[in-house]
Amino acid sequence: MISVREANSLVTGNDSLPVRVARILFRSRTIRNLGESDQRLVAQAQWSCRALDGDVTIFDQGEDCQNVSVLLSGWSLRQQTLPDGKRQILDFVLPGSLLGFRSSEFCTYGIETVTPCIIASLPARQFYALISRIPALAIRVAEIVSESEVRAYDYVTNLGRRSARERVAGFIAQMVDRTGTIAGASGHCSFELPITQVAIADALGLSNEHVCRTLSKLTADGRIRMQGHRVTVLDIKGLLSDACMEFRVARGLQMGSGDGLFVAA
Amino acid sequence: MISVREANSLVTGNDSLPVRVARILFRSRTIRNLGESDQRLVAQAQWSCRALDGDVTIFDQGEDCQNVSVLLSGWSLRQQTLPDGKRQILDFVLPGSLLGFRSSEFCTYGIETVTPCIIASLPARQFYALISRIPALAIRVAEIVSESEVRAYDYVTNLGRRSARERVAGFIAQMVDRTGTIAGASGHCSFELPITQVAIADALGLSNEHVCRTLSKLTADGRIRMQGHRVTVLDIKGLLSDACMEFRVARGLQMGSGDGLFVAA
DNA sequence: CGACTCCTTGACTTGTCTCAACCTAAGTGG
DNA sequence: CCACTTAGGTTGAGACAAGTCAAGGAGTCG
Repeated sequence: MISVREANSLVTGNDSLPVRVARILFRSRTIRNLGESDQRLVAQAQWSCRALDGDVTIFDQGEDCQNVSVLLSGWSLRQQTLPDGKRQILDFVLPGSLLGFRSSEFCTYGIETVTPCIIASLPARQFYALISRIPALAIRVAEIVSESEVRAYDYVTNLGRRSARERVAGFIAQMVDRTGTIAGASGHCSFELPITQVAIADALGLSNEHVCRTLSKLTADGRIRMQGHRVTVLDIKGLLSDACMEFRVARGLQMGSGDGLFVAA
Repeated sequence: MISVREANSLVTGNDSLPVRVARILFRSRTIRNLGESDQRLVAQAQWSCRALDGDVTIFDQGEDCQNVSVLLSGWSLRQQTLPDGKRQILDFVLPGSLLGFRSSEFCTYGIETVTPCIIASLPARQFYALISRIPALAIRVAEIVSESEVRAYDYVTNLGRRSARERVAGFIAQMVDRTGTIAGASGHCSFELPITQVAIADALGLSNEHVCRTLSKLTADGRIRMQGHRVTVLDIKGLLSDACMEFRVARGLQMGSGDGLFVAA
């Protein structure tokens, strides 16, 4: 898992697009796992780079997505919509994740941008050709998918067995981690959460009214402070305790990136 | 995705263990993607085969699992337990799935057998060495993980946005599909569901009492019949409609295996 | 035979949803 | 520049789905 902060440091600079893609896929400034001939292979691939606005559909639920893409910057989300119109957000996709890699012909979920995004894409067939010539890359793909899988399992537990307060508190704690937010001297930390409360509700399987009420309560209890889309965490321990997640920190388990707050804790 | 029925047909016979493992990983009777030298590589790996009883822990939540295993027969499950004792079943693992492949050091969920199982294992390091020498295998691993990821996303939507009746009906419909159950001339189909109602409840994020009530209602409404662990589906269309899933069949989307009921429908 | 697990049913409680009203801030267009 | 619209957020009251607690039944095992 890679945090937004770390991902940003990997895609900046003057390197060519393929090199930046390879860097972020390997989560490494040096592409240390990649030999020279492999680097040439990645560089020769016909990556196309697109800058997308926020709130744009990358591909629709049920569509046969023809491209495999790497998210270089920005936030996107995976979502499913039911016939009766209810929406469930499955995951927020942060830089370094793959979009459109799948084993079946159709994709059962759709992907939309949240903020403006930059993605690098390759036709699926070329992507397969590329990773089948670079085993280390194929393995990284499996690992990246596995990261999403693990996070999806965590969501299942959240939705199946946790109360609204636990879910909201846990969501904020996870976002602290995934964004790579670092606590200041005061122990507080703050980050941009570029989504609406409706989106939080759709991610946590709650109604937007209930999310609002729960956030108000967390604020009243001195756990967080919200100003617009800026979230300040005042009491991370209390938040983790609310989320029923202390055990993860205590046992040294990763919550997400493993380079954020929780490894240090 | 591979159904239980199909998986069974791939692991039977007199072939050596590595060949059976390769077959089931490639979902192919002929290992058509695998050249001869690659077959030799798979065969040379030190696969160890274990027969496990039902209700046995394969590895615990939080443990650093040292082996990557392939489930050859039987049912297992992934689960998480919260500090307060609540349990969530994340997925039922059916033959052909990987156990223990992951990108992080610790595994955030545990795996237990449900029925007696046969698994073939390789130390993680050797597994990595193997797939890094056989790109086609590395890609299949990524695809298998992706299958679990997609199913996990479906569970997220189930738990987040569907009612108890929708979840239970959808669960049964999915199991028809995943087991590879085929409808008889009457349109009915029946299969063994080797789990308790408590397990269904823990998988669907419900209380066992509520699962019981819901199953009773589905029975009263003529959708299903249950005798012990044998489930007979009397009205699959009604069941899919209850599950709010007709759209998948209508649009030709896979529910699971893609070789079960729903592709034919 | 008891002891156990699993299932079933009933009565009551509660967490969350739904509906509805209202507020605020940020456009938008005349 | 101001009225209007719109999207997002807030708060309250009532409804209901699902949980909890409790008790009993059915089957199985030693």
